[in-house]
Amino acid sequence: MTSQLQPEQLVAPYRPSRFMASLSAMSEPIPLDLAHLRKSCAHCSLQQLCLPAGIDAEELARLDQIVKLRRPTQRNERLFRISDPLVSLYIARDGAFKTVSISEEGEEQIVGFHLPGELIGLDALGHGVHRCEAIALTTASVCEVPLVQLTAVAAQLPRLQQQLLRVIGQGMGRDQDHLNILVKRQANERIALFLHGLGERYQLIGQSGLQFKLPMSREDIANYLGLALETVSRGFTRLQEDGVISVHGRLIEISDPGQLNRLAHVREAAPLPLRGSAG
Amino acid sequence: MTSQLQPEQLVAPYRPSRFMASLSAMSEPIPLDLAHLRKSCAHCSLQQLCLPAGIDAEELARLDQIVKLRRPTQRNERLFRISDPLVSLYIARDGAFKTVSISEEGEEQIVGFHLPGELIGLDALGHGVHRCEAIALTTASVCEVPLVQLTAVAAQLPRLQQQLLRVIGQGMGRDQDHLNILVKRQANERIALFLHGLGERYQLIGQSGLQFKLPMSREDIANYLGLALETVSRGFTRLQEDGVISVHGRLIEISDPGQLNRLAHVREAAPLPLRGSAG
DNA sequence: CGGGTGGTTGACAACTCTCAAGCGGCGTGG
DNA sequence: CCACGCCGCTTGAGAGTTGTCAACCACCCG
Repeated sequence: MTSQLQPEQLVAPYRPSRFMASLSAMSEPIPLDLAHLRKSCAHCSLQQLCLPAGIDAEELARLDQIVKLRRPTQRNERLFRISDPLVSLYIARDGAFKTVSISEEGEEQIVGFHLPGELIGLDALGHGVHRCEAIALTTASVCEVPLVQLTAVAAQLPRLQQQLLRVIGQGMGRDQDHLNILVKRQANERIALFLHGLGERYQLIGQSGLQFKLPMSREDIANYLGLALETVSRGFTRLQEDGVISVHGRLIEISDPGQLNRLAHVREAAPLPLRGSAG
Repeated sequence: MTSQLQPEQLVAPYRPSRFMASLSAMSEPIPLDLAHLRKSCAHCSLQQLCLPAGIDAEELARLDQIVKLRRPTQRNERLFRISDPLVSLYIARDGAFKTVSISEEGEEQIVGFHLPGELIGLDALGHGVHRCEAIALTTASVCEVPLVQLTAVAAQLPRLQQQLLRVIGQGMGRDQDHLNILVKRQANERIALFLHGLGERYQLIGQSGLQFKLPMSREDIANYLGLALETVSRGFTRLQEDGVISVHGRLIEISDPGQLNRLAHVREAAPLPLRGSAG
């Protein structure tokens, strides 16, 4: 439908030459029986967060048929590049991804981080062409859902269509949250909000929301938050000095969730077990 | 060289099907008045930018049946409020709207401005409840599209479904552009980008992109751009001093589009001497 | 003519960026 | 097994931009 655009690589001044070698080594299709067995959405731990949420067994089977499980991706591998035509949506299963847009001057801007269960690829809905790159932050695995088939099935399954819109809407909601982080908030607030939000998302996928390992570098965080990486580093240090969190490299432990929430200006109905939060 | 990648180009690589004005022959009750006659998407000047883009006459008729034309809204009137259930999507016909989210502390954050032809209400897709208020910046009129009926019709009309996703995607694209404005750009760049983008959008709806009246206050712009209103004011003044634009209250004339473009896209290498405006 | 709203301008303080140096872990290679 | 070097991260000092506070101006309306 869309006229074929040349996926010319708008290569940014990004120089992971050492990784390129390892990436180019893996392009051969491998028939993985194991992967096929595990592919079913019915057995996926993310079922309740992912597209399948809210649809019944029969519908699930229909969806299963079009979901491909891609082989695990290496760190820094890309699901798609800028100006690639929109073919599939992806859903992270393991690991984490970032989506990055690149400005005319070649500067990267991280648009979002994607934890398991979160949809990737919506950026191309508008024009049928990706405006972002999706890059694996860790070794990861994803489900691939060809869009044509997805919309076709969705047209026949109202609940799936509804769910699709819902997942899209949630993605937009996250974008809006991102926006609210960036506007009119100072560095420390942004960092607190970031950690808070990340903790919430980890909790949603069944991991600890109080103790987790950041899949992204300080530089990525800084980019995402619109700060200098030094400011992020200082922010972490400050939060640690104040006893709010405990930092060991990328390991984060939230020692005082209540205080973190307060710093983030988040008020909520205490979804986390808040133990004796001082003052 | 990479000039095909304009940040926000609504003109999609889809073939725009020509619409025959044979719709008047369709069996329609014709119960009401002039407004009802004008309601038809087939006669709307925004046809190519709005939901109807890319669908044929017959499909258009189906869409027409579910589109309600709401009475003109007054300035500051709201289409919906926060936590209102999602009932309809809206499309601005005349005038302009802003969507505003409100933080726990009661601070407003303007999420987007909506010119004619642009969809309003997508914020509620995620949870079925609006997370924004849509407020008219001027007297305005909107088309209202009940979501239930829209999705029902879309399920039967693949092209409408596709178009719906496309419009949603374009909305997300605008959000992303907004985000890119806010991150890592200084005040003057944000302002230049803002004016540039606004001009582009005005041009798209058939108005002058070089001379237009801002529908929103300085305060709104500042809020949207994450700046203090004084900074916006100073930025306008500065742009005027530099001969890039001409400001008369809310009337904006872009005197030097090339320079504005440069300021909006290029962080440095601007031939403008950056010095204090004392003088 | 006066009040009100919205916009402009000025001065100062605070925050964050930039530049720069130093630290620490981890993998490679001897 | 240890040394080295690289990379990611931390820390420090100075400069610049922007927010804040405050006053003033311009326009609209009655």
